[in-house]
Amino acid sequence: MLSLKKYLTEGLLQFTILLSLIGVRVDVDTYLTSQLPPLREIILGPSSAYTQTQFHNLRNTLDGYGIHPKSIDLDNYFTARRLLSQVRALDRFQVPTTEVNAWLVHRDPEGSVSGSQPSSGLALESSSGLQDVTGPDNGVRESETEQGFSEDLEDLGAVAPPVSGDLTKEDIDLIDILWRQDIDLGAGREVFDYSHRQKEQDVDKELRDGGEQADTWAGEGAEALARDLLVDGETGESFPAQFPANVASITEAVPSESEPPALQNSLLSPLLTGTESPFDLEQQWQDLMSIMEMQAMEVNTSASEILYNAPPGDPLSTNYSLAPNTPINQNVSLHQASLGGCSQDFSLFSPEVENLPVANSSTLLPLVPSNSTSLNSTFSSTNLAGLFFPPQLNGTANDTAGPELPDPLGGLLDEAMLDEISLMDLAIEEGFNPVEASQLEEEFDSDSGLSLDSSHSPSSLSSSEGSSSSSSSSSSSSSASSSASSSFSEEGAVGYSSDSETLDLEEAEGAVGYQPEYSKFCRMSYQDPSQLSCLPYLEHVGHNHTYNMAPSALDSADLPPPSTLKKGSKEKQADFLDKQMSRDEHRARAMKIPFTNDKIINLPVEEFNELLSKYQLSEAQLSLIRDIRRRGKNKMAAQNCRKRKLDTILNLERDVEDLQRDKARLLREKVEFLRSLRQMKQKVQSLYQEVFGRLRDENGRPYSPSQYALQYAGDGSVLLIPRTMADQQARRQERKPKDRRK
DNA sequence: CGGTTGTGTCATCAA
DNA sequence: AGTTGATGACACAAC
Repeated sequence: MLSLKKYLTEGLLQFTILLSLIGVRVDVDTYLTSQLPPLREIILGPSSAYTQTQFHNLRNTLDGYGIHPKSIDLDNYFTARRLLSQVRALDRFQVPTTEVNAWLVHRDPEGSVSGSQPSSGLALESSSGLQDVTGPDNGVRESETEQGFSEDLEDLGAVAPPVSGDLTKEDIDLIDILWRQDIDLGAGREVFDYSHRQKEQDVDKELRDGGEQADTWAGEGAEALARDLLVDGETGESFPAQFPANVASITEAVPSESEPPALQNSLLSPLLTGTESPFDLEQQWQDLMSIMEMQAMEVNTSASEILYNAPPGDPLSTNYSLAPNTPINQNVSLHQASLGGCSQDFSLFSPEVENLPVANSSTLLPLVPSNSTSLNSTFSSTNLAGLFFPPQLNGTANDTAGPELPDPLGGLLDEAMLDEISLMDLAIEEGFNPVEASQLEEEFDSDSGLSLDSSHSPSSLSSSEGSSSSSSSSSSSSSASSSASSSFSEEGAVGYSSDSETLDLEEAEGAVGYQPEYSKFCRMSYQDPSQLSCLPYLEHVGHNHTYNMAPSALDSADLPPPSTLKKGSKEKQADFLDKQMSRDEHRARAMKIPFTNDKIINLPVEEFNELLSKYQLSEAQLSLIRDIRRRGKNKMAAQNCRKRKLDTILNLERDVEDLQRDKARLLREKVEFLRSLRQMKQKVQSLYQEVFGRLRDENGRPYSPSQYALQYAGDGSVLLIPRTMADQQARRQERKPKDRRK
C-alpha cells in the first residue's frame, strides 16, 4: 500500500512538474500532430481518456496508478492549453492586432533579434543600475527574475541610462517610424499600435527566455530612451525634421528660439490630464478584482507575500503615482519642479528621482488632487485627440471627474499587477529546463508505453500483471482448476449444494471439509509463499485483486498444486490467505463455488455463462456468483472512478495554475502596454508643448494655452484652433468609444 | 478519541 | 431485459 501510494504520488508529482514545464514551451499543435495523435481527438472531441474502456484497460495494469493519470493529465493538460489560448484570445485590453502580432513575434525570436537584442542589452544595463540604486528598498526580492521584473517596473519611470551607442539601425528606424507616426497621425490608435509593437518585442524576448525578463522589460525603457534621445536631439536647437510637414499648416509662423518653461509647463499640464473613459475604469475594476482573487488563491504565496509587502516608497508605486501626478497638477512651477524640463520627457523617471521615491511623493503628492495619482490618469486617454485638447482651462465636468475617478484604482491596480505578475509568472515560468523536460518526456513515454503494454482488456492478461499474479496464480488457479475442478466438478456440483444453501457462510466454511489446497490455491493466485515473498507490497493490500487477472492467464495456469509444501507452512499460509481473502472469496469458498472469483469477475459474459453451464450450481451458488461478479466489477469501477476523480482534481489544479499564469502574463502585458502608452503620451505632450510654445501670433507673442490648442487633423496636419472648439471636439471624441462599447 | 484516508459495497442511472 | 460501467453514498478499517 505504501509503495502504491508513493508511486502514485511521485508519478503525479513528476507529471505535474512535467506539464508545468512543458507548459512554457510546448506547442500544442506539435503534440497534436506528432507525439500524441490521440490528443487531437481528445481535444476536438470528448476525452478518450475518460472512456471506460481506456480507463479500464489502464486500470488493469499492475496497479493502474501512475499510468492512467498521465494520459488523463495530458488530456486535461491540452484541454487546459486550449482554454488558455482562449483566454489569451480574450484580449482584455481590447487591443486590436495584439494577439496575432504578439504570437508572430513570439514564434520568431530570430527575426526580432536585431531589433530587440540591443534594447535588451540596454535594459540589462539600466536594470542593473537600477538594481544598485534601488537595492536597499527591494531587499525583499529574492529571485533574479523577480528582481528583473521589479526593476523593469521601475523602468516604468526610470529610463535606462543613455547608451544610445547600442542602438542598432533597426532601433533607430523603428524609433523614427514611430516618431513620425506620433507626429503625423496624431491619433490614439497609432500610439496604441506603437505601444503594442513595443510590447510585442518585449514579450518576444520574454518568451525566448524567461530569465531575461528584466532585460526584456527594461528593453522597452531603453527603447523609449532611444526615442527620447532622438527627440531631444531633434528638439534641441533646430526644429525637428519630421515636423515641418505638419507644422507648415500651422496658422502662424514658428520662431525657432526655445520657449520659456513656464509656457511649456502650462501647456503640458492640460496635456497630461488625460480623460479616463468608463471603459478603462471598468477594466481596471475587473483587473483589480481579479487580482484580489488571485491574492486570495495564495498562489506562490511566499513570492506574493514578499512582493505585496513591498515598502510604500517602492519605486514602482512611486513612479506610477508621481508621474501622473505632476501633469495633473496645473501649477506651472510645480510641474516644472517635477518634470524638470519639457524637452526631457523622462527626466522625471531618472534614477535620481527614483532614489528618492518617498521624498518625491511627500513633496509632490500633497500638491496633487487626492485621488488623481495614477498612471492611468495619463494612460487612460488612449485617444490622443483628447490629449490635444487640454480641457482643464474650461473646467468641464469631463475634465475633473473623468480622469480622477480611476486614479485610486489605477494605482492599486498597477501595484497589484506588478506584484501579481512577478509572483505568478516568475514563479511558474522560471526555471524551465529543456533537458529536464525532455527527460520527463521520455519518462512519460516510457510510462505511456507501460500503460499501453498493459492496456488490454481484462480478458487478456498483461505481462506485468502476470508477473505479479498470474504466474503465481498459475499454480494456484491451476490447482483450483485441475484438482479442484476434477474433484469439485463432480463432488461440488452434486455434493454440497444442499447444505451450502442452508448453512451460514462461515459455518459452511468450517463445516465442510474444505481442502486447504483449494482455498489456498483456488482463489489467491499469488498466495504461493515464494511468490508472496517476491511481492512484498501485496502484504499491505488488505484485499485481493485477483479479479484483475485475466481468465486466460488463469486458464493457462493449470499447474499441479505444490504438494511438496510442509503442513505447518500450509497452515500458516492458509491463515494468511484467509486473511487475505475478501469477503466474496470467503463466501465463494463457503458456497463451494468451483471456480475462482477471478474467473467469475473477469470472464467475458459468454465465457462466464459457458463456465456456469459447465457446473450444476444451486440457485444460491448462482446468486452468489453473480453477486461476486457484480461486486468485483463494481470494485474495479469504483477504483477507476476514484482515480478519475483524483485525476480530475489534479487537472483542475493544473488548469488553475495555467490560467493564473496566463492571467499574470496578460497583466504583465497590460503593464507593458500602459507603460508604452504613457511614454507616448509624454512624448506627445512634450511635442505639443514645444510646437505650441513656438507659435507666435501676428504680434510675435506666444499664444495663450488657455485660449488656443493644437489639433491634429485626420490628414496629419496640425491646426491651431481656439480652445472652445477643441473642447467640443474632444468631447465628441470621448463619446465615440462609449457608444462603440454599447 | 476524533479526523482523515483508502477501500469495498450498494443503489442507481445510463449506455 | 440483462450486462456493464460510472458514481454518489455509506460503512469500515487503518492510520
